[in-house]
Amino acid sequence: MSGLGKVAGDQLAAVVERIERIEEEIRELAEGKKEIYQEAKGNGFDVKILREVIRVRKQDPKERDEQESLLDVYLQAIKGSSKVAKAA
Amino acid sequence: MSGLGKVAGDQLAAVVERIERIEEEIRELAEGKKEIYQEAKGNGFDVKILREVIRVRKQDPKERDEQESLLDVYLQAIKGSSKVAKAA
Amino acid sequence: MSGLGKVAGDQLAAVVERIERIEEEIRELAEGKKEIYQEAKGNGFDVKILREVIRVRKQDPKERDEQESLLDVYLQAIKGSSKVAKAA
Amino acid sequence: MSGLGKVAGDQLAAVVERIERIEEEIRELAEGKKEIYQEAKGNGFDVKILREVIRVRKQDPKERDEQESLLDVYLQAIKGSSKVAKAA
DNA sequence: CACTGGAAAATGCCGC
DNA sequence: GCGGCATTTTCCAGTG
Repeated sequence: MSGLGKVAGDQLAAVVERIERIEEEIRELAEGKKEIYQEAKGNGFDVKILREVIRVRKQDPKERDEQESLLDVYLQAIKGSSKVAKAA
Repeated sequence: MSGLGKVAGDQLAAVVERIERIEEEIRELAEGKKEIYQEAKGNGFDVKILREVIRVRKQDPKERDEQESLLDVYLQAIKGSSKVAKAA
Repeated sequence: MSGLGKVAGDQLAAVVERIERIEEEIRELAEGKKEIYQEAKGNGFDVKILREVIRVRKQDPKERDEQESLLDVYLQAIKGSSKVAKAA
Repeated sequence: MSGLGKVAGDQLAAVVERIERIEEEIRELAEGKKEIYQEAKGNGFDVKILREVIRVRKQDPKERDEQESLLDVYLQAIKGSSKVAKAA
């Protein structure tokens, strides 16, 4: 070992260890999540839609509505562009 | 019949619940991780570099195995192509 | 240089080069795309929704409707689960 | 007035068009890339390893800069923490 | 408060 | 046709 103070080195090692430990736990949970999806798939559910269900439930309904509305506005705007001016 | 049957519906609800539970746990762990970084920062460590340390350590094992000199990889890539190469 | 036949080696080099060239071009185009999004943002458009517009237009309407329907079915099924049996 | 005005609508349409155009080009290039791999495969190269070659070459420059020995990184990570370390 | 960079999710592709 | 792998895309937190 060359230039680290012992205390600082120990501190660094501890920090790194704690973080890697947590990341490992996260990895395991993510693994479990994947398994649940696979299991659901095996039971006939559509995984893609299932993910969307989770996503939708995550954002509150209000926000959700706003986004959908804006999406509609955009889609409409494109349809109407350079065709009809369409009474605003 | 429209929609899912009662049983399937319950099954679906269970799946969703389990996934959301896991995601909550992951969120908590991620939160903990952030705190560790902040704490380390408070102790004078450079968070950015700290992240780099973690990242490098993560890649380290992989690379050692897969990069045992670029030449080896090339040699492998060529294996079996000597005959064909002439045909080119 | 040690063990590659000249011809095979040249062939390999050519392949690698061509691929890297293409990947470079892709990178540049992706870069351009990002810029367009930024420009749009500067003009007051909501980038997130804009991305969704692109996504929606990519999938044909029929498929799109099916997915939305299924999503509704799932969401309904969860709402109803372990509450009312609801005439199937 | 509901929705976007005509001008904004046209602007939006233009943006969408440009993006879709670029994505199309990217698709074509990606297609070409795939073909090169297939062609190489036909010439006796192992595609999987070929991909690895590309990947390794991509990471190579990065690593050389960022991993000029883990020790350097650690040393940097510690910079300025010697005082604090005592306090721990 | 925009920007960059990094984590997480989603999609697509390949081999079995 | 499915599962795993790799790539791409999306999202979010930190930083200036």
